[in-house]
Parts: sequence; structure tokens; C-alpha cells
Amino acid sequence: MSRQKEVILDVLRKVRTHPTADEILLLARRRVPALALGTVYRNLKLLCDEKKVRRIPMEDAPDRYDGFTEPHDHLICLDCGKVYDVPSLQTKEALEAKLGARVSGYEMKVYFVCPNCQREE
Amino acid sequence: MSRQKEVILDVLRKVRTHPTADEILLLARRRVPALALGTVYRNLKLLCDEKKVRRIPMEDAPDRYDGFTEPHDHLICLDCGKVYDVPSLQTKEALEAKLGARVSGYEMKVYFVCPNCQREE
DNA sequence: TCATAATTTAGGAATGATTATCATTTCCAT
DNA sequence: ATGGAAATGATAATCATTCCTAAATTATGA
Repeated sequence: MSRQKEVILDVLRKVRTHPTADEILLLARRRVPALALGTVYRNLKLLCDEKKVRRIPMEDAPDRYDGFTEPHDHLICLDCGKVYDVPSLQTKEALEAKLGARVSGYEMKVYFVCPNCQREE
Repeated sequence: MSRQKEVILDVLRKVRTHPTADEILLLARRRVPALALGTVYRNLKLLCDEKKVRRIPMEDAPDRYDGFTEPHDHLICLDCGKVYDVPSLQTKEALEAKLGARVSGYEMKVYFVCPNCQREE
């Protein structure tokens, strides 16, 4: 595992903000100043393949990445875009029972307006 | 409602394949030969705002569009990318109860390998 | 009916996140 | 040290989507 890959993983494990590739670049450059954005993307993909990192595909914004891979879902504020972790809202088994088919996985995003943003209205 | 917007909506209502903007362009050009891709995108956005059409954001492929807006979720083949409709797997109410927060909506995608693709392996 | 204003279009250029490329650097095992 | 493999940084390419603009179409109202 290269220094850069190591730092990228460590950055993701120290933070619960689900940063974008750009944000990861900034954080990781504190320790690897010459780090390139392409390297961030390449290693994020590798880490996802190794199941050490999870990608959170965003619908209208750059994707985010999550260093915590225990199963959980995401609650997303429509206003500020912040992403919160929530316990799994489904199980593969329940889905397979409902659908009558073998299931590989699921991706669930719940949208709300977070307390902060609600207050501001 | 302009002719082009009308045709785009009609195309979507006549098909259950959840086409992409490009595919919609091809289908709609049979009736409006000069139709431009930008017009397709602009009207798809308008139709989504009016809740007459639903966008299905795809994670690693062009987004798809659905002319049927009654609540339902999607089952997606990891192999061929085909998108199947399935009855809603969640309700807003159940989510709000689980999460203890007011919820605006959710987006759920279930992944599997469809019978056709399974056979081919 | 006609003129004018408002809306929408076609077409092409611009945008921006992500990938690909490639020469150079780093890492080891010999 | 050295040669090959793997990874990097820098930059170019990709490609879905959005933006821009002049021209066309449609609506309005005197």
C-alpha cells in the first residue's frame, strides 16, 4: 500500500463528513503535499474494490466517500447537502423475500431538511 | 405545452424501458425530426418539476427517465443495466418512524443479475 | 389583421466530474 | 547497484449535462 493510498484511507477513517475527492485531496495534502487529484480518484477506486471504502454516488453533486464500511444508509439534507449516517433500513434477505429474486445489494438514500437548515427558514 | 415537450412526454408514456435522454431523442425524432438534445434535456427537467416524469439517476451511466410517476422502486441488472419496476419497498411513514425525523422522500435502487444475464454465465 | 412581446427552439460551445495516458519516480528482489 | 513492476503527478481526453444565442414560433391586444 503506497504512502498516498495509506494517507487517503486514513483521512477517510478520521472524518465522518463523507468528503468528496476534492476535499480528500485537500486533507491528504497536509501530509503528502504533491498529491495529485488523479491519484486520489485512482486510489479511491482501488479502496472501494477492496471494500475498505464506500462510494456514495450523489445525484447532483460530486460523489462522496465513506471510510466506514459496516452496513448503514444515508440521510441527506436537501438544503445544505450534508450526509448523515443511519442504521440500515433494509436487509438483503427482506428484499429477496419481497422481490422473489436473488439480490446483490441495494443503495438507499433518504432526503430531509436537517434541523440547522429548517431553523433558517 | 410545446409540440416537442408533448412528444417527449408521450414517448416516455409509451415505453417501459426507462430510456436515457439520447434514447428519448431518437424515439422523439421520428415525430419531430429536427429535435435537439438540449431541448430533450430542458423539457425533461421541466416535466420532472411538474411531476409528470421521474428521473432515475444512474450511478455509472447516463440517467434514465420514467414516464410513470406512481410510487415504485427500481431493480437494476448489474450486467446488462436493464431497469425493472418493482412496488415501493418503503413508505415515507415507515422511514419517519424509524428515523424520528420528517422525511422528504427517498431513492432506492436494488441491484441483481437478471435471469437473461444469469443464464449467460 | 398586424405588430410586438414572450416563449421556445436548434445547434453548438462550455462545464465539470471523472478517467485515461504516459513519462518519471519509487519500490523491492535479486 | 540494477532491472522490472507498480504507482505517481501532470495533463489531456471523455462524456453527460448545461448554457448560450440567434432564429423561429406562439401568444397577445390594440
